[in-house]
Amino acid sequence: MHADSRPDETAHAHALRIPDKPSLEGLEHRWDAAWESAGTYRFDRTRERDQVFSIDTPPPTVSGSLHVGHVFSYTHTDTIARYQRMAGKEVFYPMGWDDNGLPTERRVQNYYGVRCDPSLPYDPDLSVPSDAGDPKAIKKRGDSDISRRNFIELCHRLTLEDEKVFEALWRHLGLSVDWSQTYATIDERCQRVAQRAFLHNLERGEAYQTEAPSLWDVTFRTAVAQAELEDRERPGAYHELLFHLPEGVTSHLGDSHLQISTTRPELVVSCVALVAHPDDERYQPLFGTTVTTPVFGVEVPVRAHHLADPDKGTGIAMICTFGDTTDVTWWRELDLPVRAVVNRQGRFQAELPSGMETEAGRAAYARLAGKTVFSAQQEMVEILRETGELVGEPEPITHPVKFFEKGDKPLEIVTSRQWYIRNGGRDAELGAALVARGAEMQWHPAYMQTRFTNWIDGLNGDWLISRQRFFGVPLPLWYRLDEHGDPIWDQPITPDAADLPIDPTADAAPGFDEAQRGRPGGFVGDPDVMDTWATSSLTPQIACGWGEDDDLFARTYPMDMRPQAHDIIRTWLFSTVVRSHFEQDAAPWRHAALSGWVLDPDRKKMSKSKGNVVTPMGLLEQYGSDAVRYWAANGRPGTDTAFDDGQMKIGRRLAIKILNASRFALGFNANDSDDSDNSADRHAPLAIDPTLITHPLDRAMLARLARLVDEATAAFDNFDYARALERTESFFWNFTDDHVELVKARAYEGSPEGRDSARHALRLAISTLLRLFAPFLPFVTEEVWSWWQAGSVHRSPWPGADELLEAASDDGEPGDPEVALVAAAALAEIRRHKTAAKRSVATAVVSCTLTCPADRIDNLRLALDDVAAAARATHIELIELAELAELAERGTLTAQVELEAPAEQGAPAQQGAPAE
RNA sequence: GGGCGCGUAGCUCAGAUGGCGAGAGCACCUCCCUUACAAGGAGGGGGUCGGGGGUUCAAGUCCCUCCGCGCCCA
Repeated sequence: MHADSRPDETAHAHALRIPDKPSLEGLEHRWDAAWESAGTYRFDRTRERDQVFSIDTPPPTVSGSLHVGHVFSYTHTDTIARYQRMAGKEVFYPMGWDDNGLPTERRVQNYYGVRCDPSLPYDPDLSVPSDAGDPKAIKKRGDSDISRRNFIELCHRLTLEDEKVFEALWRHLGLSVDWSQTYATIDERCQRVAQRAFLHNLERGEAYQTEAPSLWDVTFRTAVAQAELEDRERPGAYHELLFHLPEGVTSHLGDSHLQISTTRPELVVSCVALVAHPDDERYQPLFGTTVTTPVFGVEVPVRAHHLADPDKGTGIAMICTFGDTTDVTWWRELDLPVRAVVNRQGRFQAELPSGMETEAGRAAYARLAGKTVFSAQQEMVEILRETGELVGEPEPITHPVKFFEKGDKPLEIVTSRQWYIRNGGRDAELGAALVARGAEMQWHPAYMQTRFTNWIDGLNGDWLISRQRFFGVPLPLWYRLDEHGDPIWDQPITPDAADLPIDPTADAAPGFDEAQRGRPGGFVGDPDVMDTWATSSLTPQIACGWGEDDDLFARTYPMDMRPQAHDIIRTWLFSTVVRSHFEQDAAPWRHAALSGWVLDPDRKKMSKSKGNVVTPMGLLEQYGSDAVRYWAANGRPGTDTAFDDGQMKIGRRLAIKILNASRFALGFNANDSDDSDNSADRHAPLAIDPTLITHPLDRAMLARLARLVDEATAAFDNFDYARALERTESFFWNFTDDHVELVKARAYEGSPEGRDSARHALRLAISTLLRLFAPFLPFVTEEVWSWWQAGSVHRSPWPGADELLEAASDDGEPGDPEVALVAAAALAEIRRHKTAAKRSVATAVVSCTLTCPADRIDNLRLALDDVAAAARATHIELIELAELAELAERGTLTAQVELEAPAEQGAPAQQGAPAE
C-alpha cells in the first residue's frame, strides 16, 4: 500500500526540482491530500507489539468548539507520534469523537429548537426543522417536543456534521492520525464495548446499585458525579437560630437554648441532629441529650464528630437531609435517620416530612411546600422572625457552593437509586491498587503522578455512573415487575452478550414480550444512560478492538501513550485506569503525557466563558500550520503556556528560513564539476557522499550536528519534544548564520575538493535537519524533502549520530567541533568591526590580524581559508595571545581590521579600533 | 488549611546530575540591498536570576524561611 515510504527502505534521491521562489502557501492542503493518497499514516497491522507505538488520544467533545488549547496539546502528541514513526515504530494513532452527553443535548436543543419528551411516541416521518441554526426563528416559534428516539436521531445528525469540521481542522493542522481508524463514543461499536464492560463489572461485583444520597442538578434533572463538581464562590448569609434545651438543662452560657449558625435556615425542617467536636468542652455535657428544633419542635440528638469545626459559628452545627456533602458523611457515620424535603425539581415536596407533630410545625411547613429552595429560605426566615427564633439579622458572607460544572444552580442532594462503579473511594485496598497502577506508568512530567495519587486519596465515594439523560449509552438492564407493577430492583435482567448493544427502553427483556412492558408481572427497562466517562474511560479498549478484534488488541494494548491536559487527571485519566484495572488487570498505558493550558496574556486560562478564545482555523490560515505548531511545540510538557502570536510569527519565519536555506544548500548541480544553469545535470538526483567531506570546517559542523542528534533523540525518548525543538532550532540558526556564510564561497568556487566537501556536507546537514524538524514542521519539511528525495520525510529514518560522526571523520580522525566555534567567532569579530564602521558586510578587508590563545589558533588555522573568504579578506594574520591578563580583557579572540576605502567619497580608510 | 507547580532582561521563555564572564527570540537602538532569504542580514544596549538566611572552594542551580501567582483538594 505504501511500500515506497517504509522507514526501513533506504530513502533514495529523485529528480531535483527546486522552485525559484519557494513559498509556504497552500502546503497544508497539498500535503494532506498527498499523505492521504499515499497512506503515509496508515497503521500496518502486521507489525508485532514491540514494533508498535500506540497512542490513546482522548476524543474531543465535538459539540463543543475546538479552541487553541486543543491545537496546543494535540500538536504535542503529534510530535511524539512523528518521532516514533521515524524512529522505526509503527504508529497506531486513531482518533475518536466524544459525542454523547449533556453538551450535545444542549447544542441539539438550541440548534433545532426541540425538547426531548420521553413520553412521546417515535415519529418516523419527523422532518428536521427547517429553521435549524436560526436562533431568532426558533425563539419566535418556541421549542417543539419530540420523542426520545427522534431526539437521539437529531443528536446523531448534528454530531456527524461536527465531526467533519473537527477532522478538517486536524488535517489542516497536520496531525498524523490514521483517519481510517476513527470512532465515536456513541457509535454502535462503542455502545457495545461500554455495555459489555459494564456487564463484566456487574458480574464481578465492581458495579452495584444503591439508594443513596447523590448530588443532583435541578436544572438538568440528573445526578452528578464527584468528578463533575466545582466550587463557586456565592453570596450567602449566616443565620443565627435558636434550638431549645430540655427543661432544667442550660448551655455553657447559662441559656435554655443553643445558638446555631447556618447558611441554610430553610433546612431546619430536615434537621436530624446537632453536632459538635468531641473535644469541645462547651458541648460535651450535651452529647447524648436531645434538643428541639425551632418552629417545628422536632426532637433531635446532639452528637459528636471530628468534622465539626469548633471555630465555625458557635461551634455546633445542625445536620440536615442534606445540606451539603458533610451532612451526608455525618448521616452515614452517625447512622442518622433521613428527613428529606427537597425533591428532584429543587422544590420543597408537598408531603409533610417525618417527625412533624406540632400544629405550628405543620402550619409552617404548609408555607414552604412547593417553593423553590430560594423562596423557601426567604419564607423560612420570615417564619423564624415571627417566632422570635432568629437572632439578629442574617450576616452576609461569601462562601464556596457546589455546582455541577456545566450547571448554573447550586446542587441539591437527593436520595435516589443509582448505579455505581467501585473506584477505591470506599475501599482502601482498591484505592491502593489503583495508586499502584499509577506507579506502573511513566508520567511526563513525573510530578503529575502526585496529582493522580492525591485524587485517589481524596475520594470519598464510588463512581456514580447513572445519568438521567437521553443521548448516551443506555444501562443494559431491565427489571422484573412484581404483581403490583413495582420493579424488583435487586434482580436486574441482563442481555445476552451477542445482542449488544441494546436499548432497554426499546428492546424487550429476554424471555418477555414487548407487550409485557410496564405491566405487573412484566418488565421495565432502566431509563437511565451511563455517564459519558463510562464510555470514554474505555478508549483503549475501543481503539484497540477489545472483544471484537483480538489480533489488533494483541498488537496495540496496553497502549504506549496517553496525552491529555493536566486538569482531567482526576476524571478521564483516572476512570480509564479504573476500567483497565478491572477488565485487563493492567495499566492502560505505559506513558501518561500531560499538557498544560493555554493562558491569555493575563495568565488566565483561555475559555469560551471568558470570551478570550481565538478560533484555531483562523490562526492556521493566518500564520500557517507549521508556525502554529511551532508555538505549540515550544510549550514544555505539563507547563501552562501563554497564547503568543509572536511565537507563531517566529515559527513562520523559521519555516521560510528552512525553505531558503534548503534552496541554497541543495542548489548546486549533482555533477559537482558542472555549474552551468542549463546543464542536463540541473535536474539530476543529488547524491551525498560522506567520503568527499574532508574540510575541517565541514567535519566540525557535522560533529556538532551529531551531538545535536543525540540531544534531540534523548529528549524525544523522554517525551520532551520542546527540548528537541529548542536544540534543533538553536543549531539551525547558527548553521545558517555562520556555517552557511563561512562555506558559501568555497561551495560556489572553491577547489574541486573543497567545493565537493562543502556541498556534500551541506546536503547531509540539510537532510538531517529536515528530519529533525519534521515532527514539528511537517509541511515545510515535506515540501523541501520532495524537491530531492523520494517518499515522505515522515517515513524516512530518524537520523543517527553515528553516521554523522563517521562522515565527520577523516582517516579515522574525528571532526572537531571547536573548529566551527572558533571560525564563527572570528567571522563575528570581523563583522562587528564592519558594523561599527557602518559599512556593509560585503566590504572588502584590506588587512586583518586575529589574536587568540594558542589552543584556539590551531583550530582557527584549519578554517582560515573560509573565514577569510567570508570576511572578504585576502589575507589574515594570526597572532598567538600570550598573556593571561590580556585574555581577561575581553574574550579570547580579538581582531584588528582595516577596511577598503569607500568607493566614491574618497573618505579615509576605516581603521578598526582594537576591540575593547 | 493541605498537595503540586511557578516566580531568570520590558514581553515569552531556555538554563540535565551546582563550576570558567547568566542565554534565546520578540520588542528597542544603530547599521547594511551581501548572488538562499528584505516576511531579510550584521551588530548593540538592557538582568541585585522574587526577598532573606544557610551548605559549599563555588548556587539561578541544593536546604530553610518569607512574599507573590496559578491549579487541584479540603
